[in-house]
Amino acid sequence: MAKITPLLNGTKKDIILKNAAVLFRTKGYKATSVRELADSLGIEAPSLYNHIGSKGEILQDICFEVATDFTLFMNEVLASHNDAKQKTIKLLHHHLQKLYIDFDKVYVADYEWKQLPKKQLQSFLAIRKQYENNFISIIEEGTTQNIFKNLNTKIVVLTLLSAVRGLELLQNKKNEFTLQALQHTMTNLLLTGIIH
Amino acid sequence: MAKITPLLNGTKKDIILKNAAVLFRTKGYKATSVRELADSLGIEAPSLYNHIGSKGEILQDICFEVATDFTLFMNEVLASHNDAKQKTIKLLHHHLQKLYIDFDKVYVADYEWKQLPKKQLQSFLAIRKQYENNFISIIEEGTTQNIFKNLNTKIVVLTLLSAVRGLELLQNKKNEFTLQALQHTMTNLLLTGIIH
DNA sequence: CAAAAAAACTAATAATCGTTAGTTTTGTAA
DNA sequence: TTACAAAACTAACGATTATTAGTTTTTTTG
Repeated sequence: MAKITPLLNGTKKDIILKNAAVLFRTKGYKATSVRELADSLGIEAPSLYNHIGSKGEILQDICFEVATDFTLFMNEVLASHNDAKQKTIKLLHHHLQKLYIDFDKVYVADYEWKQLPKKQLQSFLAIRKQYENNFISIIEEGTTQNIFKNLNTKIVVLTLLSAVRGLELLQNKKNEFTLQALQHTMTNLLLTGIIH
Repeated sequence: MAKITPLLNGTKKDIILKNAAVLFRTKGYKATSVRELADSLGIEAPSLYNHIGSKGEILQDICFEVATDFTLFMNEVLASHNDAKQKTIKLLHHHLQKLYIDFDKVYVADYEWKQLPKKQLQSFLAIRKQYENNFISIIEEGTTQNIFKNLNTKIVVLTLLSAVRGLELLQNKKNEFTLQALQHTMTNLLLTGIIH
């Protein structure tokens, strides 16, 4: 019946990934059937396979698209001439920006990666680990330079990441908070705490 | 063949819930089959139904056990005569303690509740919402009394909860950090930040 | 030890899953 | 307008799912 009509500047696969991200986030990857995804696109399930190789490939595309973006940004930050505090702020802001703009995909990459096909799972986790290690090195740098308190750096990084990753707040309250308000409040909180 | 042998002070259902929590956390609820769960218990799948009503009931039990615990503790805190800062610390410590002691169940309650049967999903979310609102009122109290900075309280609470909920760190590093170290570092970070 | 209850088993169910094969329709370019 | 390619369709596949029915074994109780 209907046909997939790409948005401006978007290929057909982009729409599929977008719709899939919404479903995978709200229902979970395993709980989302290929038929449901096809429904959301206005086509029958088998028609999807003119555009994709498998259901797993969709998840793979989403996860690695997000991971690549974060890795690229991390490399930019590492190469910059900012101090540890500025680097940390940049990273936190980037996290929130991506989450704000592309909530579904980022959320899926953060919480549905477990369902990746085995082979890609390893490689995804390696990228993620690398990102965390880079973040840790930045915090260590800041600690050495006495910019940051002398806290356990691993716990610090995983707390920061935990805070910006799990923001389910963005599900339905996006119109309640601007990105700037979110960035300001959260960075303020994580860098200097909530106590006066 | 084998039979479910309860641990000391544990009913058979307790073991089922415990094993289910491990599987649900590592693989996800939907990706965990009843056969797998039965396997982990050393019995056949249909035998499980001598102890449970359905697969969904297991998830329900886990989620509401956790939710009830958190609600009870919240009520204790609300009834106490501590100031907003002390209340906040108590809540954060409790979150980390529960996560540390019962990681699988708490994680499942935090991230697999989407898969709850429709009816219970509503009621679970209501409990969760109530918890968040209580937390918000505590932060507001602290802000009014000028103990806390004047930040957006909703963002603050959801950042705090996000930070303590998403601690995937506890998956494999539990032997690396004591509960006390975790509580100390994270409370310090969230209350007073990472900057010197 | 015998009876009753609890909990295991085997076999089988309908439903749903992702996916393939083969065909028809639609869109595009010569 | 005709030919080719892209993308839709219907029908069906084997695999897996949670669950039930009915039976046998194990444990508990009197």
